[in-house]
Amino acid sequence: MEFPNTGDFLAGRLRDKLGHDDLEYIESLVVERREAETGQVLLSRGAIADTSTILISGYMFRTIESGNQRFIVGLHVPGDFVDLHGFALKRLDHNVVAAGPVVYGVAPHEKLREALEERPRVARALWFATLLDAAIHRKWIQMLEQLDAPRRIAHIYCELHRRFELIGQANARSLRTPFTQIDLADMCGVSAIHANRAVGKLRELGLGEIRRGDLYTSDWDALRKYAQFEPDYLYGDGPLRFDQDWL
Amino acid sequence: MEFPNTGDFLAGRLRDKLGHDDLEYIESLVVERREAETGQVLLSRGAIADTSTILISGYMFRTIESGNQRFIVGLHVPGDFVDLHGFALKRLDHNVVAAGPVVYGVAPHEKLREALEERPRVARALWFATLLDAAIHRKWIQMLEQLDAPRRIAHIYCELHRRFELIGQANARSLRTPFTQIDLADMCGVSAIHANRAVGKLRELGLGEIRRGDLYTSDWDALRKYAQFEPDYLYGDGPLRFDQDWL
DNA sequence: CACCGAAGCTAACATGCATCAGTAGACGGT
DNA sequence: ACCGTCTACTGATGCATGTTAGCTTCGGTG
Repeated sequence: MEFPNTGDFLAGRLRDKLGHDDLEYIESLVVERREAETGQVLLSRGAIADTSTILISGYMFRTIESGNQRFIVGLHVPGDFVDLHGFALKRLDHNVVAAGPVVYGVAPHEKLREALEERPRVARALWFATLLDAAIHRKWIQMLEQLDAPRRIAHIYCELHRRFELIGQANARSLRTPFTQIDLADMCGVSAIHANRAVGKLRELGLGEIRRGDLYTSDWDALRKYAQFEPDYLYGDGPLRFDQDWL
Repeated sequence: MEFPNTGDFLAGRLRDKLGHDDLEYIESLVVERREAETGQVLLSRGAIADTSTILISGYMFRTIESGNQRFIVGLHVPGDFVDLHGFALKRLDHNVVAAGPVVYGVAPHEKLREALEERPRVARALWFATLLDAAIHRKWIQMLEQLDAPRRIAHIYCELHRRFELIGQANARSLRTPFTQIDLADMCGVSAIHANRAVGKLRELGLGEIRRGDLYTSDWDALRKYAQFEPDYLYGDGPLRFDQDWL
């Protein structure tokens, strides 16, 4: 079967959890490969979609608009399905926006429906992906309840770094993103000015230098400790695992 | 088939979305009815469960512990499955705690597994329930990013009121809960002292009176407006719906 | 090179919230 | 009736964050 060259990222998190045939099957769901620029709204709240989107390269935001303000409620990295729930929820409660230049794949709901019916293991893998999103949401809630602005920013970078590790894309001394300080502010629920102060504090503490979204650090462990980052909730290796038998 | 008398609450949110036979089937998954007292931990982070829990009456918290602090990252009302994800994730990333006296039903994973395989509509309904949880999580993230403490408390009560409406249990002038001000503080990410001041502010503004967790108000609309509460994300009636055909 | 807009940055002041200290009332146990 | 504990409540003070205003740096473009 033909499918676009989507590289290694497709089904990133699921890669080592599924067999080769299931992975290939998932790749075959993607019928088209597209690109988008910074700020482009790929999915609008309330719109009906008949396709789902898988991120191939770059970052995407989940955003909720309220008043004239934008709130970022989630982040996605390559390999993530960004709107599996749109399949069941029909109309989404939020937007999905390109955080920078992105490449993404498109999977028709029709094919997904087929997959759910005929491939129970694939169906479970997709369900697992949505559960993982929910676990990340819960961590963000706790992060917002517990941490001050500098720690929130540090936590977000630590999370991203771990998520890249899990798809084999982490860098030892840096993490490159297209985020502006305004983006960071909208993730942390603080003003852009305060996000700037928070970035300055991380620099001042010697924990990391954030320049145009890119984080440079010589000591991820120190940053993780400062942010009280505990990666369990990402369900990689470690005490929290998902049920391999079930999957 | 015998099943415990679980009353009208079982599968509360799904009640009018599924056929009678599917509902009865879901009820048959519950093999035992139990009770618990305030503060009892029903599910601990990291523990392995071979059953899932459905809340029949009362409230439950999802909590994450960090340091010696407790953070409440989610709420549940009667009819909610509180740990469907425990089925796939094996070990949970958080605790589930009785917020007051509760009655709950127990469904063995074995029976759930059977349901997923043999009843696609039931499987989708359960998936939908977890997606709804995620949508509520996203709203909480936005709420924490956008609102100050008094509005957060107002928003939480508005959400609960709407969720009770959706299972036919709302009261026009009040909402009874067992929440202490400490509980409210742990949901809002503020100190107990500040939660007290926030409660005082709602009273002062004439929007509502909170006494021992019970909210009394003469004007839900004013409270909703103050909290900027938009119920779409709960996927009841209105612009956001889930896909009836799919379900 | 000159210009422009977007992003990053700084200062000064106002508000939200944390913290510490303490009081008062409700409740259960003895 | 007494005691201890938990919850609700209050005031004073300091830190975290918002707001307003203005400035600088950088990358792209004419």
